[in-house]
Amino acid sequence: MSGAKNISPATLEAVLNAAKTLGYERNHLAQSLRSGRTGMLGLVIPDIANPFWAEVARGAQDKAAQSGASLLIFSSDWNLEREASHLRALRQVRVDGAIVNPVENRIDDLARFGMPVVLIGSSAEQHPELPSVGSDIAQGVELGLNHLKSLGHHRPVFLLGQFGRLAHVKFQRAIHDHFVAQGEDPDTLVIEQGDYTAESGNAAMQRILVSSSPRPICLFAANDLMALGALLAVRDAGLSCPEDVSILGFDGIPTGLFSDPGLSTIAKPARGIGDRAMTLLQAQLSGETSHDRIVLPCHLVPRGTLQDLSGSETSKLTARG
Amino acid sequence: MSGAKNISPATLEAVLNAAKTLGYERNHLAQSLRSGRTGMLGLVIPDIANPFWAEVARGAQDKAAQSGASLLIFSSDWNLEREASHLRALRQVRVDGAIVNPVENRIDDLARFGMPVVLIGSSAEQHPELPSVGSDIAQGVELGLNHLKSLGHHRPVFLLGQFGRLAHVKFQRAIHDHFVAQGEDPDTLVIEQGDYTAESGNAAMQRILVSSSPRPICLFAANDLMALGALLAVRDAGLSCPEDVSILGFDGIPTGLFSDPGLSTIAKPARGIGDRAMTLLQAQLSGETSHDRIVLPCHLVPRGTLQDLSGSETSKLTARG
DNA sequence: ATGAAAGCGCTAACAC
DNA sequence: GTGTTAGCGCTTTCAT
Repeated sequence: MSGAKNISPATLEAVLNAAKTLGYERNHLAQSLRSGRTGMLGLVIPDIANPFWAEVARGAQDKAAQSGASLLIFSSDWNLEREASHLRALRQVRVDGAIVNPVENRIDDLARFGMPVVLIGSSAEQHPELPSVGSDIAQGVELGLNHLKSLGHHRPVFLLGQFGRLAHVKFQRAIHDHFVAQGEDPDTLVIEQGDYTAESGNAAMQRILVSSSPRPICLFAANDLMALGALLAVRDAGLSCPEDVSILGFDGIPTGLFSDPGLSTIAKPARGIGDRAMTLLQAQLSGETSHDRIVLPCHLVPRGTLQDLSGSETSKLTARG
Repeated sequence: MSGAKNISPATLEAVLNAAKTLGYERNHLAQSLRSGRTGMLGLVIPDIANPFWAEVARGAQDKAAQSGASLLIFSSDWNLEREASHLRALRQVRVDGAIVNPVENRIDDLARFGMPVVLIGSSAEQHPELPSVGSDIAQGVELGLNHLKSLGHHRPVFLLGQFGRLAHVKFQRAIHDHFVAQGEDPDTLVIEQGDYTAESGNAAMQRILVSSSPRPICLFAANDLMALGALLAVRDAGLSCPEDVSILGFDGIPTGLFSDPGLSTIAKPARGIGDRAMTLLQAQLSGETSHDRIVLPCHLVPRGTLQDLSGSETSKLTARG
């Protein structure tokens, strides 16, 4: 009787002692079968080997461990079929709930998922009825744009990801809004397209270098990997950063610390996202009905890839975060 | 009756149809309770947010998913207590087996772990009775040393990790053996100590630069993070790599691609380790008794941190892997 | 070839 | 307060 009711302390102790001496261990399985709760939670992300998602996983993991819950982690590889298969697996082992970063924007299956879910990432916006945790892309973009402006970069070239992704839409909308607010025409901006890989960033920078973009060039990439790829392209072209081209990334992956110069970037609170999502999920499991939709702020990590064109001493860059 | 025995095909089909129309789903929990098999596997590694271990996890994850098994991943943070707690959690949820990278060399608890286990990493050597998968440190070190020699670096400075770790012992022994085989005195080698972090690599390189090491300096680090930290220190000292100092890392993390120059390194087959370990575990679960002890070879990833002192054109470095 | 029954280890509800 | 009982959904065994 390891619950909690009205038992005499003496009996309790006796039972506990007996249990200890006998090496008794409660069978979690039977307990789960009876109670309908397994104490297991699921996490479905694109790729556990991707530094950003690994951080998110770590945040969720730590939070789960705090309350003795176990976490099942699955990588969907941005593949809808694989995601569905993982979701099926989660339901099969009867996890109590799950955190998922949906591959596509339409998540019909998720709606009828039949268990508590909290969404992470941009797609959350599509499902107002589900609790979610994401980073504030709009605020991050605004932060980056203002920082660039303070350094004298007024019209950076943008390097965005795939059109399909909601993150792309959000990023573009934030850019649009910023320039409209500035009284400038957003349709005259130069926007390059990549696919979030370093290779695509590299290719994009090569295109930019041969194009007639006004110098000095400044690139604002939608993620760090593309920014890093672009940095490599600058170097391979025999140019130098930040003298010839300035680069600002987005994500805040640790790798940015080791490039030369260190990658200036807008960091998303990766671990915080995992942590908060887990908190929300656990709240939901304990019966709270608050459909929170948390949006965490991004912050600036100034390193060395941005040249200061403003001439003012006050806005000098910190060398390496 | 979704097992397999001697049932009339007609009945089977009838039942299957009924199940489908009724939307019946077998309860995995009850099945597990009855059969004693949960179809869940565990993985305990130091840190899922560490790129190397994330790769290992990914390898294991993919293999597990292939056979419909779910993987519980835990991060021990090189903390014995946390490891024990995670092991307890794994037993609690009745995983069928686990892959673990033990924090310490003595794994008394593991021996009596009471479930199929396969070890990964250096500590495996301590437990000949357990199946294991690791990378061939000795071969990797030999490979690195021979490559360095072919470039004209005959006595590199070594940067090793903590003394306690078995990986340290293995690395040092490999170095020792190499120089003894060369007829040189291994005791005259310069060996610096770090703790596998970039910061410790940075500090070590600073010490080396002020010391009276014979120039040109060549560093062989026991992991990539320390190598990368050292590279940063070289740059901060106003020196350049590989002209003033050559650096060779060990691990093969993707981050090494983005440093400038790209980090030359000895790569461990991270994903392969996870994959093979999972294969071994599953073999064990299906009743095979072979106590395999797999050792995977490392390979050279030449990038730009090594200067060619040999003067021969044949051994020119590939620019960036 | 099929149906009935027992029981995996636990918890919730009820009677003592 | 404490002991008893009935299942959670499945699989295995035994009788039909």
